Amino acid sequence: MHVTGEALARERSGIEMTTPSLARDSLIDSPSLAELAAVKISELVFRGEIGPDDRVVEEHLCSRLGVSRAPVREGLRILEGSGLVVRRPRAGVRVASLSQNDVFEILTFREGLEQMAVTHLYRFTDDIADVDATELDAALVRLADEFENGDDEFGRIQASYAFHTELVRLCGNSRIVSSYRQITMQVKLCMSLNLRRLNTVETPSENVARHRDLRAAVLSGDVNRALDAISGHGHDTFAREFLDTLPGGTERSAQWLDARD
Amino acid sequence: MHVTGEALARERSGIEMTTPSLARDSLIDSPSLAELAAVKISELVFRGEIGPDDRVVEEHLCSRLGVSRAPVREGLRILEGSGLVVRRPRAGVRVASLSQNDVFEILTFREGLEQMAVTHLYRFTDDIADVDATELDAALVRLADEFENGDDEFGRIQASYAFHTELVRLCGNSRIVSSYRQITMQVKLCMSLNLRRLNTVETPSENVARHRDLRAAVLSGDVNRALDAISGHGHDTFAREFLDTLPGGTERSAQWLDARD
DNA sequence: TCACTGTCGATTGTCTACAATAGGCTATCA
DNA sequence: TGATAGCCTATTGTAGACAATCGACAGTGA
Repeated sequence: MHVTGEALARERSGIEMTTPSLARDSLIDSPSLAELAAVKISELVFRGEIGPDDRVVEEHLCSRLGVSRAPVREGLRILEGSGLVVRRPRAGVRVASLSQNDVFEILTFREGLEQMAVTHLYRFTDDIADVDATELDAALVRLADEFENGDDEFGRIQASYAFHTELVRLCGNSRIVSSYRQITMQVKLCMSLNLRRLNTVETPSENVARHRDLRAAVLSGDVNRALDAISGHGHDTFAREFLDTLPGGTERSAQWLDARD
Repeated sequence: MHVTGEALARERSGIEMTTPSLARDSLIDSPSLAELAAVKISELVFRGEIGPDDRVVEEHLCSRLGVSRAPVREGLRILEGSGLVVRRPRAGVRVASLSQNDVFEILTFREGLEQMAVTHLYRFTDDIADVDATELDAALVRLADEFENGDDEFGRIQASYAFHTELVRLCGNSRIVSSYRQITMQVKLCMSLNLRRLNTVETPSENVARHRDLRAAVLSGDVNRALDAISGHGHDTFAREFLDTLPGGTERSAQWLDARD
């Protein structure tokens, strides 16, 4: 290890990755600083410390994370791949901007991916009862715990997305899962604008119940019930008023908004 | 510009990007060496000069491309994002390996994305006749030209994928398009194993006709006809014998293979 | 007042150098 | 002969330095 790179490097020993899937294969592959930087930067975004369309200056991140520019740049490349940040050659990196149309794209794509996952699950599974839902149930338990006992808004969001990721993972197609994980980054970006509003929409126990219902529907054996549950699931999460505050609506996004009144 | 970095740098003036979409917004934003490196490396893979599971050594690429390691590393990060290469920390980068199950995942995901795009197109379009198919038709013309006049196998593949990308772009959701472009990289990787076999499966004019039919079905106004056309489209492209040569079949992939006999 | 042009600081792009690691090879021992 | 430990080399990870570029600002002219 080098003399510098302390801040992040110190964490390498006992990390809890925000993306738990990374370490799933090999027992010990501590990530490179670049990957750690990517996680840290994404957390800055999700926590709202850096907002949509904000300029991200590499050196600022360096001093903040305690590493040199090389890993920071690579970390930004990683985040670029999932669309969390956008780079314009020689003009730097910005957090992705979120117009109303962007949110529309993100949420509909996410819904589409979940439905695709369920479709594949049913298409390639003889008997739904054989599906191993261990991880999904574990995620549901963690989610319930987080919502009922914890009070960290950020932790709740993470638990919620962990559950949805496990849901998608049921389909067994790792490419679908990767793609879902990427778009999830962007969903979290949307949420970062909307953290406080979450609690006003529904109570914690309502939220847990909603996820429990989703699990039941997906594993019910009835594809259409599963698909409907997915398309219904997201509707309350984003209050209409929030979306209306965003600029950059298009004909399509307006139409989509109207449809859910 | 630096003294070194000649090889790639020289190209920056008159580039034809393999991914034409990149330069779509700003008139002149010449890509960085990292992005050029990513394109070049991916071409090495698609042309079969580097095959699945091959180790990719950064310095070898440096001497080959005439740049230093920094842009090469960033280029590899970009490719990593689309799953073309896989990195194990401190153990280097490899081209993604292709088991039978991988090909199964890739092709079903691709099919799913195309269907999702069409579903969205129909869901958010009042009258299909209003859809602007200019780019799609242009891609079809280029495809026909490539197949009827050209004889560069690589060029044909590119034209074919350009057409499919335009097809997906009709849905108007840039996130879906990005995701599709990523998985296309992996489809091309599959094709790189199979370049010669393509011509044995169908004649050039058959291929063009098949794409023309696909266009017609997608714009027919009948969603189900469009979806069926998509799921039927890929079937002949990969001959069963090829897939059987691959190791790493799973129950699912076998079932999937059997279904298309 | 407005448009244009040149300059300057901040920032990105790239290169080189060095430290740390992985994986193969040899020597040693049983 | 076979397994194991230890070195050695090739390669990756990271840092730091420099060149090129962008964007803001002030100055110039109309």
